[in-house]
Amino acid sequence: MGIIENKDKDMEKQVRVRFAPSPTGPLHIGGVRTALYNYLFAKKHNGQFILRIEDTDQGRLVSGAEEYIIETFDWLGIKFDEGIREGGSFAPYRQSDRKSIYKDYAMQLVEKGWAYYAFDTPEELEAIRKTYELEKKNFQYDNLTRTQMRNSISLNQTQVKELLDKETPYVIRFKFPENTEIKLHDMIRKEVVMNTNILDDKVLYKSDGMPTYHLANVVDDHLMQITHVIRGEEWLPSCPLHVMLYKAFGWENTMPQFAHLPLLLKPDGNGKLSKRDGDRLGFPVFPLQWEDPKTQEISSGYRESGYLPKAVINFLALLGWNPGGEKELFKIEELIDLFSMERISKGGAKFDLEKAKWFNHQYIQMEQNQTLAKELLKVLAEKNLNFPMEYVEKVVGQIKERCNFTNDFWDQSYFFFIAPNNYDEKVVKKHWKAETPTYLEQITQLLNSNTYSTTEEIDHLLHDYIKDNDLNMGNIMNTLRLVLVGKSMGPSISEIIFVIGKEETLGRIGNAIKHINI
RNA sequence: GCCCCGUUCGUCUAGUUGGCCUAGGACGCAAGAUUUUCAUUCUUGAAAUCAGGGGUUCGAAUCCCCUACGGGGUACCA
Repeated sequence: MGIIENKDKDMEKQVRVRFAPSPTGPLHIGGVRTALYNYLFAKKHNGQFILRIEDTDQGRLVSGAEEYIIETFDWLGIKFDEGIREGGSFAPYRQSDRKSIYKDYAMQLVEKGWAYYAFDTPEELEAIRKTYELEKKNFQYDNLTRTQMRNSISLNQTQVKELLDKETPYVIRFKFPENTEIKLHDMIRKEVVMNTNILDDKVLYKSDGMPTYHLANVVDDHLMQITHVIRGEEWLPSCPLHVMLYKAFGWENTMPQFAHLPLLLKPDGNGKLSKRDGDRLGFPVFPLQWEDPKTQEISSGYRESGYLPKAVINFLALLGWNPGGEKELFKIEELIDLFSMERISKGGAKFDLEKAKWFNHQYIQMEQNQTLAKELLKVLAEKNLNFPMEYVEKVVGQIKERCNFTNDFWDQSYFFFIAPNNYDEKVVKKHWKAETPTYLEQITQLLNSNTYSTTEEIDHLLHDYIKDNDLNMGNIMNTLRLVLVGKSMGPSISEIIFVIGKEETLGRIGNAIKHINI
């Protein structure tokens, strides 16, 4: 029994990692995390972070998916050093544009005896799988079965040549050696051993002239001088094949290090986080909103839901990795500085909406009012409301502490922009008394006959009025709030009065007296 | 079925060389305080016999074995 393993290599060479999504739909948030870890690792080691598009399955391409990927990282502020847009010395970075290079590599393997032609049609394979299933067995195209199939191992040279000459469709399969232990060193899981007997002869090169992921990925990683392959755990079972491929090509000495990340799981129940979970449980599974080009079905996105990119990055970074210690809020520079593969957890992590909310809340508090105001300005524009930046900034400063998302801004601040058009009945019932209009008129006079230039002055004015007339503080203040806001919410009354101005305040008081009847 | 990878409060996790762990933090939850409202904030609290069972050891969440459970893979998909 032979033993093949990937050895530890020195970390001296320039670190180059790649994020290699397949443009088959919107990028999943788990994919974003994979990209983030790649990015953090690359930057930590002053290396390069590369975007490579793996579009070898032409049948599953979804239009707009590639643009979606680019837009996602633009939004997050994560930059690629090389990629389909950035270019680079290893271009092209889209596998369909590299189509011509793969066949030679596949042929190399055939010539060296590491791979073979297989002429079995998909229908034939399906039929044989069904037969096996009837006997409750699992068909595997491997060293035991390949001699019974139609391929360049079972057929003689003349037959093969004939089939090839007739342009019979074929695939190229990897020829796994018999009963060989493949040891692979994973940076997160340490040693993983698999025997080739349970591995099947994977297709490397498809009948449509495209390579499969396995071939393309290894060839490109080699050609692009990738030093570390950081990807999801779903790739772990096929990693032995990749290791064998490096060996077969004679690239063992430059084989990258592997790191397989734990998966992101559903918050409830089990299984990995899927597209459906998001809308079912009320949180986005995608970074950006996505409209399916075929079904027009819309899936919500973090951006559209009012998450801040920095918060998403921080939250995602900690979902499966932890620097130790008790700090939880990290700037991207700190994440880069602290990041280490050894501190990535092995078990899958469940997505926690509440924690995500908390992170976003924290980031909203830390963010500049001017930046946040831009978000609110967008909403105002949609409603045809024109307010100067300085005003909106002031408003945001007042309400941001009660917002988890930028999408909460309007609901928490509308009364700074428009007068209430209805009054919460419960509040009316509780606080509006027969004598209320009288008090409100007195307050009108109070504000009219005084000048003020700070919130505190308004505070004093109101408090003194209440004290001097021996009135109930709660009642007066809540009534005033009802009049100005329409319901029981918002920042302090004096603050609202100060920001909207005397004229508007008096107008709203007058309005309420006119419209609220008991 | 077979193969691989996992398993510390409800959730994310600290715990990395076995003793400072009567297992720490955060989110969430509960109670209280602050407050003119809604929030925020603050304080306190409940919450994991470290999946279970065997070992090894003076001593194990930490090492070994078994079992259970969870996840992933098993395509001419990535």
